[in-house]
Amino acid sequence: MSVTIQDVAKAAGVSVGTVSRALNNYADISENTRARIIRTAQELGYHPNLVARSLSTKHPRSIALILSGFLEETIINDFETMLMKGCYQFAFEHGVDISIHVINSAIQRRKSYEQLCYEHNISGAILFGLKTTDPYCEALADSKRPCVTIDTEVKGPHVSNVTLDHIAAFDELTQYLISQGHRRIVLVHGRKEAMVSMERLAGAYQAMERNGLQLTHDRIIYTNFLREEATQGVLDYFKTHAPDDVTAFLCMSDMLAIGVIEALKRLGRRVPQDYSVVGYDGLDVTNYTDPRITTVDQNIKEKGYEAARLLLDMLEGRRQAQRLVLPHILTVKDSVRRIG
Amino acid sequence: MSVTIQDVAKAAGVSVGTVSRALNNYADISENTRARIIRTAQELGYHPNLVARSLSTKHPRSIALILSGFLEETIINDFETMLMKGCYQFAFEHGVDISIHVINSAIQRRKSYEQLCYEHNISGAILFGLKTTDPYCEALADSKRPCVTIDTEVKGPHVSNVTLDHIAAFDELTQYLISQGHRRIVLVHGRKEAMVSMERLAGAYQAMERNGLQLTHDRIIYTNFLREEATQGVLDYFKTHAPDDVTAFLCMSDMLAIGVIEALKRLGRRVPQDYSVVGYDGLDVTNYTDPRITTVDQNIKEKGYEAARLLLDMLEGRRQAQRLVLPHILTVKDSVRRIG
DNA sequence: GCCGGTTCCGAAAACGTTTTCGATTCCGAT
DNA sequence: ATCGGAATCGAAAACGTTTTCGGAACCGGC
Repeated sequence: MSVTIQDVAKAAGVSVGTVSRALNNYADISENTRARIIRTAQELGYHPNLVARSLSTKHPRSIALILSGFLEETIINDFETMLMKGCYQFAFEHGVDISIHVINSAIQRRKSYEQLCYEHNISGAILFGLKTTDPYCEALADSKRPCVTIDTEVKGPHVSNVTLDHIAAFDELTQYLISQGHRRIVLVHGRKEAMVSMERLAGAYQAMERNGLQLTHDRIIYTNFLREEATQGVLDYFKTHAPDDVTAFLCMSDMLAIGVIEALKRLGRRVPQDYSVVGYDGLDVTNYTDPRITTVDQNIKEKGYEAARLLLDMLEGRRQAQRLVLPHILTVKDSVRRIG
Repeated sequence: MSVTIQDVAKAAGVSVGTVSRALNNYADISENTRARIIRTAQELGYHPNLVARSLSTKHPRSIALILSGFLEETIINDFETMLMKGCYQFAFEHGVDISIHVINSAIQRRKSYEQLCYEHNISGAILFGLKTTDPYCEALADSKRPCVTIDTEVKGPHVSNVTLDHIAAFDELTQYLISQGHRRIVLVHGRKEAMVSMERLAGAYQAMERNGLQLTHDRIIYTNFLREEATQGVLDYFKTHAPDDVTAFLCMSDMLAIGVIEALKRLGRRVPQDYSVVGYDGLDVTNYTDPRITTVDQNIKEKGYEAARLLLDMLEGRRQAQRLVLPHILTVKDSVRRIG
């Protein structure tokens, strides 16, 4: 069907091994034959079968992007896509090939991490969407295979983390609200058990405390990161609280901010004239809402790029496992009004 | 490292071939040994190495999702993600494994379609984002490998298309505007050369003509599907046209509609009170804009699901190559006002 | 002309499967 | 008892690479 390495070998009058070494830049080939082999390979339109290579080689440059929870409905699409873009960007620039694998918690229980890697000849992986309770977290720590987790804290001799300082970022976001004169702040909280929620909560506490404010329990609206819950939560909130009980809503995600704005609109209030709202994530959609939402950009595309770079460096022994903290970006838009 | 088929064979006291046949439901195995082999395989935690299988087998159940233009900035993320979700949904339900490959026009020129498939042992592919001028279009038509294109019309003995009737859909969208009393309609056009644009244009013409209206050239704003161009286009339009020259904007994509609304807001006009706007695609973001945008839902997730189903059916000989037209859904929201 | 050391390349093993082919066993029928 | 054929399984080729090992050829130096 297609042209294999033996076709090239035959055409060039050498053995398959020689062709392989010539094309893979081995040293023990005379420049003469190397050039000839490269030429005939080009003439025949030869490209190596990556599957066969993957099966054979001991040092494959093939890395995997493993997405957990991708199929769940609550998941924001933009994250995965941006991540993919970042990874592929790096992959294109450096000639590595990336495979994508979609899993969930159930699959993790059925098939071990090592098995998954073994099945697909994965030499190193980037993992996204892992919950701290997921089976793979332990597996990563024990594995000899280098890997990079994104936004999930896992420790192990061969596991790196790419993340950003969510505590500092949420602190900064909170501080921004305060600096704009807001004192009565309601926190719209994500899933209680989620690590990402807890970090952001810590950041909020930190900033409030520093400014002599306190975050009382009745000023927190709990959600599961679902937009509708934020809407309902705000509607409920005003049933038991006076309108001027709050001036700003501090949301743990952009989607929650959208939900909050929706509720405020239903109540006939305007943003940011009557209430200020901030989000977190930096989704594209925050540019298209009315008003555009002030948020913290997680810079997820760069996370993907840096994760891929870090993983390749680990695979090729240039870098140790490490925790890589990327900068976040407070993006001021139109959903906050200066008051007081 | 991991447990291979020979480990199972040794443990069960049979040959590797027997293990393979036992696990793959071949007939010529006594139920006795089959049960024993399955049991030991389970005990050892054996999972087949899919790479090796892919290299060896003649009838692989592995299909690929090939995304072209994924890295380009103008691309809407939601499309690819939704498509992936649909494909994976089907894959999970039917135990096939999907690999994702990201390409662009440049890669298409450098590496042939057959080569790409050969490299990754792809037995059948779903292709998205293909332009009619792309090299792969011809390649698909000539290939013996079954494939499914999404929204790109390609004819060939083994190529199916999954699409929706864009002409009818845009006709319906236009008709809806007209039925709401709109007579003076401006069309916000996508990339002129793109097939998708031409189909939508045809639908608009068709509906206008049926209602005794005409779509004059000066009533068309051309863009490259970029939001900013739509904004600028509308701003420019009103420099040379009176405000009441138009009552509705008919946009070829949701992003263009967002751009139009942005322009109208800048001009101090309200939607839908002063002008009506409709989009096309059914992106999630149309639910979060203000107002929510009336649009045609392309139902892209189902496209992915159906494409995967169709491809597997073709691979296993249950269905011929065909053109599959999925239903579209006119989703009426808040961006159109009834007038007249 | 012989020898030690490079330089270059071919032969073949290895990766883990699937699948063909043929060999063995077993059984009932002749 | 012999045979035909079915049932069951083992041996080995095949998939297309990479990589190890060793052998040939060549070289300069003695």
